[in-house]
Amino acid sequence: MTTDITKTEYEVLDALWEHYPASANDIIQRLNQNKQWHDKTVKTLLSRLVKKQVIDFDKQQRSYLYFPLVERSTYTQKESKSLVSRLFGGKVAPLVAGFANSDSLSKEDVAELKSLIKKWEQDND
Amino acid sequence: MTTDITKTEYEVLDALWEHYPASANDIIQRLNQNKQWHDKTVKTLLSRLVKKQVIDFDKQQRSYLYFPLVERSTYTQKESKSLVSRLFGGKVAPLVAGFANSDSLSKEDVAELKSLIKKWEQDND
DNA sequence: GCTGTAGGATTACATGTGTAATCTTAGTTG
DNA sequence: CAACTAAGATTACACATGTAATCCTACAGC
Repeated sequence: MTTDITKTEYEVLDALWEHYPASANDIIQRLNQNKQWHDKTVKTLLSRLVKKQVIDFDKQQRSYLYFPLVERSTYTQKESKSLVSRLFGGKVAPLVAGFANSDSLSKEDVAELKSLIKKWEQDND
Repeated sequence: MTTDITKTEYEVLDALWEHYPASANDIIQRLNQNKQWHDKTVKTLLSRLVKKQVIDFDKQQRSYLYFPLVERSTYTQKESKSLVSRLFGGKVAPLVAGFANSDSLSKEDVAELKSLIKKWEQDND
């Protein structure tokens, strides 16, 4: 039963991945750079992530030190595949084509793509 | 106010894009190939898509003929960019790298990527 | 013409989500 | 040591979502 992470929950998780373990207040501070969430809101989201077994914590005196149970790369890969599967029948090239067709490919993107293709070809011959 | 399309709504929209205009029953039949949704459920989803102004219909005698108001390519590009923006800071290459690192790049994907990169380079020099 | 039916409209209802406020309690402070 | 406070736990509450069931009504058939 994969309970999905919502977009707001993801923001919190993102802040935790940035550096952990971290206290609720650490996370709240990091998020306040960009968002305008009430601290109670952030704590609710932390609790929900714990309940969903996406993060956990060690009890540190009165407060908790949170840490992720899921690696960022694992999560992003799962989400990417899910979207590519739903929207593009599982093939990633059409997604990239959409970027190319809407002028959303940067020079760096292209350089990086060429480099990883080269590596892929070396590994798969 | 961009009301998001949910995953179930997307399934219905996807069936409509397949061929339109289409009656509710057409859609229900197409979906029944794969899903096991009650026809009332599909009709609810059609109504919600209409309310969200994602599709519309022409009255045809007693029933309606639905058609999309949004092109598939427009939608998939928006969704792709949204995910790439949230998860990868807007750069598409890291998403592709994730596929490469999890053996999810097919030979066709690579061929297609090379081809569209070549085209991109011709257009952007 | 009256009745059944097929379509859409309306209503339902449990659970999820965004966004907090209130409650409880173990330390901190005067 | 009594009162305050800060942390997490619990509760709140409107709106969204998944998943239908019921209501209403215009035609199709007798």
